[in-house]
Amino acid sequence: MPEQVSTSGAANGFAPYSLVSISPARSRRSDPFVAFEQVGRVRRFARDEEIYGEGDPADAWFKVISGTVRICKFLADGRRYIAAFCDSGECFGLDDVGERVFSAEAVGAVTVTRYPRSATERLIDENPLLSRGLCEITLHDLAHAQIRMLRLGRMTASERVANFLLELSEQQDARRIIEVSMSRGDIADHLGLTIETVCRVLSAFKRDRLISIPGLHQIEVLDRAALEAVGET
Amino acid sequence: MPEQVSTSGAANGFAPYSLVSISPARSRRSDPFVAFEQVGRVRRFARDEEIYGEGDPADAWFKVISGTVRICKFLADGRRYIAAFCDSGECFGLDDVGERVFSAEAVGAVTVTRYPRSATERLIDENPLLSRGLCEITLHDLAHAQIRMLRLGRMTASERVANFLLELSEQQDARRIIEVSMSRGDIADHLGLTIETVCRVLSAFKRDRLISIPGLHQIEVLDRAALEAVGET
DNA sequence: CGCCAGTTTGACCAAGATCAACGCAAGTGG
DNA sequence: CCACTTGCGTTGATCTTGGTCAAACTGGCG
Repeated sequence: MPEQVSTSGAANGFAPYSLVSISPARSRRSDPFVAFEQVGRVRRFARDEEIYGEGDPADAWFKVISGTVRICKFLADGRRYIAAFCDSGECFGLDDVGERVFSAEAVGAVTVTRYPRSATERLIDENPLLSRGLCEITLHDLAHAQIRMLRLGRMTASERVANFLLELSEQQDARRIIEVSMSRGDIADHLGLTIETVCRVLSAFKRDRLISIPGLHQIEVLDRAALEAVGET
Repeated sequence: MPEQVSTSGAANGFAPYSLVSISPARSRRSDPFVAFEQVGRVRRFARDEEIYGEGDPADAWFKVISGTVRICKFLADGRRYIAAFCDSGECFGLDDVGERVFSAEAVGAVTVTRYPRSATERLIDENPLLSRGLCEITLHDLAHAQIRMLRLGRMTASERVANFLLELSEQQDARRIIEVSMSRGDIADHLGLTIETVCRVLSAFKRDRLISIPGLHQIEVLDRAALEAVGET
């Protein structure tokens, strides 16, 4: 997604969110947010390690420095849903107050910065502009969540996968070759499908020359128009 | 007795006014949100009337006074997804930047207050506290969107319907008889099901004595524990 | 009373899930 | 250095849930 970061008013109704230019996902920023860096501490996690779990106290938020984090929730019988993948530059854990509703896990090796809630609130009290920035992040998350609900609620398997690939592609600056850091199982649990269906759809896209799969974790977009025809909202 | 439960988030608008007491009786002088009331204008809409449409400029946000609003999006072939229902007390239309991504329609006759963006921005500049309150509301909304994604992505038809009924019930103060203002078709498009499936599930619940259906738009919860066993996350 | 939109029910169908092999590349240890 | 394991990923056969199509029912409302 291009930097559609509304500089002036968030037409959304609130200027506040637009004062800080944070592109939703992978944002490099240099604004008032640097204030937070003073209170952040770097943490590293190994593949599949839990960063926080459901029920933990929500006493901090995080920004991904490198790697990918998955935000997920388990049902009692083991079914898993992955609400989001956070790549470097993205923030997570800002939601939920009190205790965690979802958990956060490292997809591969991950480095994050951890910002304690108490220090964050102190900074915000000193500089209300920061609150607007955090708000903007949340708004973008909400916008993404809405598109994902549409995807889950009303799209077929092929449409979901195509739409997901396009989302990944945009996040990665529309490069031809998409880096897919997560496993097929992760993708399935994010799209509300099974591993097998994700595989079959990818194979079908490959057969139809929409994509090629040079490596297990790379996907090359061969025919973007066709992919959009399938997966565009 | 806090009559304003409004826990459900419109995935789209900032539905819940959790931080704000809207009810006149309890509205506190210190509540910064009352500032908005000065700039709001009341609008009425008839059943199925469009409040705003996809692509419209997002130059205002709304609060529902009475009735129910649905926030929805259409795919090219007519499939519809309803991201949220907003009941009285809830807000919507805050989330779009620039132009509307979803549209808002009146489920039945609806009265709303419309708050222009420009005036809202001015108020926030004068009182940064407003921004912080809105941030919390947004977070609350995001939390609801995440639960809905889980519902769409990993729950069966029965689980979705049960979970939805429980959500409605909580919104309405856990009264035994739930007022269901929207049609079966609206419910289906919200839960990612068909009208027929929604009907069948409701009939099954009725047959199994989990609920009774005294009127087309009322559902009585007969066995809450059983309903929770089916639909609780 | 009869129409009409919304709802309910039934019979059948298909998208995607489940179950089961099989492939394949990256370790691991003898 | 090569068998053996292990963890993903892919593919195929079959089954199930929920969708589709069709018809009957219901409750408002003129």
